[in-house]
Amino acid sequence: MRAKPADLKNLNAVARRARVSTATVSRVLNNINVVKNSTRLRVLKAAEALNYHPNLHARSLVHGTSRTLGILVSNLENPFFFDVYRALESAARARSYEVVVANTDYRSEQLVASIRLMMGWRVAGLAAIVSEMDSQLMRMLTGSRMPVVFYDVGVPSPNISVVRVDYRKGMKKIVEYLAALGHSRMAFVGHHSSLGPISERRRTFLDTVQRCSPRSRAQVVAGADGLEGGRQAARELLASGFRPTAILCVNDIMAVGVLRELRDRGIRVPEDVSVTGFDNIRLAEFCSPALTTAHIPRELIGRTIFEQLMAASHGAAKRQAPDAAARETLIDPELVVRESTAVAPKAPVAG
Amino acid sequence: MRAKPADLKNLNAVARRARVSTATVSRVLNNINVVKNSTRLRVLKAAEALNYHPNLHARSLVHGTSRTLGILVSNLENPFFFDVYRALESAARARSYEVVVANTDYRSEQLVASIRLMMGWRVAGLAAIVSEMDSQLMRMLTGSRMPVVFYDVGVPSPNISVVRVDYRKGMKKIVEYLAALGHSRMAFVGHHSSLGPISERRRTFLDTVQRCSPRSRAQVVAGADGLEGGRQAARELLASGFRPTAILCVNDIMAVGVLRELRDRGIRVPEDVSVTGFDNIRLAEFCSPALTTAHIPRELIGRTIFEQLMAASHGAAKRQAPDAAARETLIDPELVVRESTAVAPKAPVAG
DNA sequence: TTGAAAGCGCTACCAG
DNA sequence: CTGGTAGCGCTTTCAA
Repeated sequence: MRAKPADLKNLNAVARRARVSTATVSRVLNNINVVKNSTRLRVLKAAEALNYHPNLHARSLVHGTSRTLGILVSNLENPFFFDVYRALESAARARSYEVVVANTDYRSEQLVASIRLMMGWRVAGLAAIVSEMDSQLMRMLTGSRMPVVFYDVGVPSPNISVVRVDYRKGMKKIVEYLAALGHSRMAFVGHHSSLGPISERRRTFLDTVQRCSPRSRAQVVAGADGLEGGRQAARELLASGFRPTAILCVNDIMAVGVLRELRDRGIRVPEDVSVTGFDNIRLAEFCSPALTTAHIPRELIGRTIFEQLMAASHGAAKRQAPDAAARETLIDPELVVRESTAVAPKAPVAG
Repeated sequence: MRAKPADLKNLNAVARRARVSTATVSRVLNNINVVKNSTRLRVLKAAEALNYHPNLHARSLVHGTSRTLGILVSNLENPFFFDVYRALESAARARSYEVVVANTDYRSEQLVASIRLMMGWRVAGLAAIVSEMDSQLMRMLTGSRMPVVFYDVGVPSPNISVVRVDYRKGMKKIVEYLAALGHSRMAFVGHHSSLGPISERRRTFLDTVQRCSPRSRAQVVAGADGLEGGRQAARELLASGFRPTAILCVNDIMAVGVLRELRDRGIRVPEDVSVTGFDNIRLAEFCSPALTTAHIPRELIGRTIFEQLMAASHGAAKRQAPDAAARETLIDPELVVRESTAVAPKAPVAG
């Protein structure tokens, strides 16, 4: 005899107490409107009295799928990811889908493990808002025929859509803005240089600096994604001897870390050095000085991902052409100028 | 015929392809070491070839419970809650439990709905790291016999443990510290005044001010939990005409919002007014000025919650005395002095 | 309007 | 070492 950790009643118990069949109980609980009102009331009372909670596993087993969406994010602690998750969740909830989230910590094994788990849960769809990737993953996902939307990584395929932000364009706006302000020694603070989307931003930075102001000097440095990582990166940068007049960060959270280190060293922002972020998270407006950054519409991204997921499901259900839902959406970042940037200083800054 | 959104294979398909019974496939997949090696390999190859993913619902249905813990938090966006969640998750993962999180937005209907859902999933235990409560909830939970740990709210019962932070003590440390600095006009910035733990902090603030410096004036104001809420509360406070020399915030995130509004108005911190937070989240160290706050050990709380959950499960399994695991743990906050507090100014401050 | 019963995919027991 | 098979709790025909 197996130990049941919690002794929750089942349909049968309710049925017996209400003196009906399990079929009828099921009908009442699912609002199938054919049940006589007196019966329905009796069932409801019995369920209540027994503190009955339907076993969702049994339900999903019958249906072959659950009305649940799986969400994967690289770093939930970064408000950018969190905001996308929130938008996606509320869109899903509005259509009565549940969601389960998993944090991958930018680790592709973790991504794969979480996706496996969610496939095991037979989720109705998967949203991977991650920067990491795994070579076998696409094969596995394509084979599963499950609706999937990637943000930032992956390539479209019959059941896989992709939503991207045009980082190139965003980065270009920032670099051009800074170049116009007279900056000619710029540094880029990134993280996880091996990940596709991140290294793309780095490369784009280098390219754009090259094109916009060919005589500028550029330097790149990286830390972990987060406040502490930004601070570390700033330390490393300053230790390298390079004296930038502008520091461009891969995202806002790292920029706030950079700000902190600069303040510690008495380097004024933006008088001595300009700092920019990326994403335009809420904190960008609340830190001191407020960050100049590139706005990415997380709300829109979340909604878009949800819609693509729905489109894919319907496509599959209606047996449309296999690639009916396979799409690639491109989103445009917008420059937001605040207090952390200014005209480049004339003389080099003390370290 | 029902539409299967994704066509994932089942045990039977694998069994046929490997020319064995489903029982054997099951044994291989579960590492029951009685299977001949050649057979095992054949099964593994078949599973791989078919892109097989076991249906976890079926598995849980058989077991009657899933190796999953449910976590409920009031506001995942607040790093305090997030950190507790992370600690809990990593403790759980280390013992190979999965976790599912749900955000309640401080709304008790949402709390109840999420708990219902998780009970439906037959989670192995529930951790409610929330400030809101529902009168019927305790009854429902007690009746379920499921291991539950509450943080901050609820009362212990056979299957329910509670972990609390001694806010009274923490608040006392802050107020005494400020009183010693000569502050005699203090304000408290809270949120959701109707919630137990929050109103407790408010009341404690009032009491402590009363006792520590009876001639001090005190005022209370509230906003939403978050950066924006803190800023709003500060606006409201200043609009009220009250001119505090110290503003005590219910948590760090709101304190950062307060800092922002003060800076906008040219009110210097800590020269003109001192500001304190609570929780000691990472950001407290990275904002400007860095926050004086009360440290709450989230890591410890997360681990403690997990251990209580495990204790409760074992208690139930071993049929120990019903209340063997029912415990109340009290945790002590520590004052952390940084840059946002100083001696009270002599003259009132301009609004 | 209701009941009986056939599974959903998997595990675990009992035989062999 | 392996196979047959009885459920786990629920939904959904098919009959009544």
